[in-house]
Amino acid sequence: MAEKDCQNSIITTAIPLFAMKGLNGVSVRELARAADVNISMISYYFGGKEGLYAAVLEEQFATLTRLEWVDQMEKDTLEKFEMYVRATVSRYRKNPYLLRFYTSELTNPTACFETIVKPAIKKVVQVLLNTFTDGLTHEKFRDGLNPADTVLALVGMINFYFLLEPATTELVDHSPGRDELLICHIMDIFTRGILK
Amino acid sequence: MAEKDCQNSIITTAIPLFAMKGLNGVSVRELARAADVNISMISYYFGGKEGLYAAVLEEQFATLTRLEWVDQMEKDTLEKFEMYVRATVSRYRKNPYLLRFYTSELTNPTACFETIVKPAIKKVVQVLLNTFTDGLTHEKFRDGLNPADTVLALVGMINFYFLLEPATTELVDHSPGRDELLICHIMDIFTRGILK
DNA sequence: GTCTATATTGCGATAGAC
DNA sequence: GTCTATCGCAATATAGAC
Repeated sequence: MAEKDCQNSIITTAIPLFAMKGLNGVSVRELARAADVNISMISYYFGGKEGLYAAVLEEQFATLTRLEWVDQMEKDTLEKFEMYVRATVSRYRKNPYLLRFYTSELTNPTACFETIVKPAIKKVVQVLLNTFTDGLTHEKFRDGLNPADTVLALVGMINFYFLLEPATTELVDHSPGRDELLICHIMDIFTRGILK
Repeated sequence: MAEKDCQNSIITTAIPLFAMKGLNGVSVRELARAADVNISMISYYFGGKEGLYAAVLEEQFATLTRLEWVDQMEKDTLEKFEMYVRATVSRYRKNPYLLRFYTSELTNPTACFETIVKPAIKKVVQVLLNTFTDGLTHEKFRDGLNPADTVLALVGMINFYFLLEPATTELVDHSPGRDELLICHIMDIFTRGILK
């Protein structure tokens, strides 16, 4: 196997395993077997299991901080928020493992939390806070809104919907076919909740 | 040490360790040392590490399904939702580890997920769904609201606020002194979001 | 760059003394 | 009910052959 292929194959097969079982729930033997690669290759390329985990997280969180919607100057605040929600949904659909790394690091942080995860989350929240306070100066929203509470409410509505999926499949239809409805629903509640 | 004391001491010291590091992140040796108890006591009382973990989860999730607010017949739907939010906040303040077990099991499920965690979450969501559809028949809410999306939005707003704390301490004031404001803020957005 | 074989450590669980 | 000592195993990592 060519070097790049080998490295990529290891990372690709490691993603679902780490995502489902956590860093401590998978062994290097299991990772090597799943990638159909010799066990020593993991140390050779990544310096060990933790190095591989860090490489996986680096790759996963690179997408999170790419916020295409921030600089759309012609869009107003609520349109930007909707773009954030849409981007979040499509990111989770494209990559069903990202949210697991996200919340797993929040609840059982590894060394990567401080270096990769926390900065990424902070950046997203900071950008949303800036977007909201921009909107406040144009007096579109009702008085008394706390920026942090408002932004975290929106973030929570969309993220927790996906997080709860494994526990609520029997109660709630989580199929991608409903995503458009879901987005409109959340934006409806949020918009009515903060407008004058 | 008396038997009950010993068992309780093991469980009590195991809670923060399991919560922070996950089932696979702690060893029985570490648990025994922290509880100042002989290592063999964990097998003796709980049949092993997984048994102890199950006992911890059982204890943690017992509080989650105690929903005092459901049967308050004189309260209307929105008041019940507010009681749910208040109960959630006070639960997380009293027990800072519950949410970690909650989300850790959602992202990296163990054997306890199907037996303890999923039933507990389903029950809460089911009760909230019933409460909401009750409210719908009295036509208090605007048309076109999807019950599941609406309920999960409320659940997400309050839960994700606490989940994000480790990543946003520098951006957002998460002190308990702000809880009352937070609750009102979330209920404000939610209420305006769903009323006619 | 890839393999086998192995060094070393730590794990969970328990037998058996008291 | 509590202890020590230990068994058997799986873990990560790497030395050294090719």
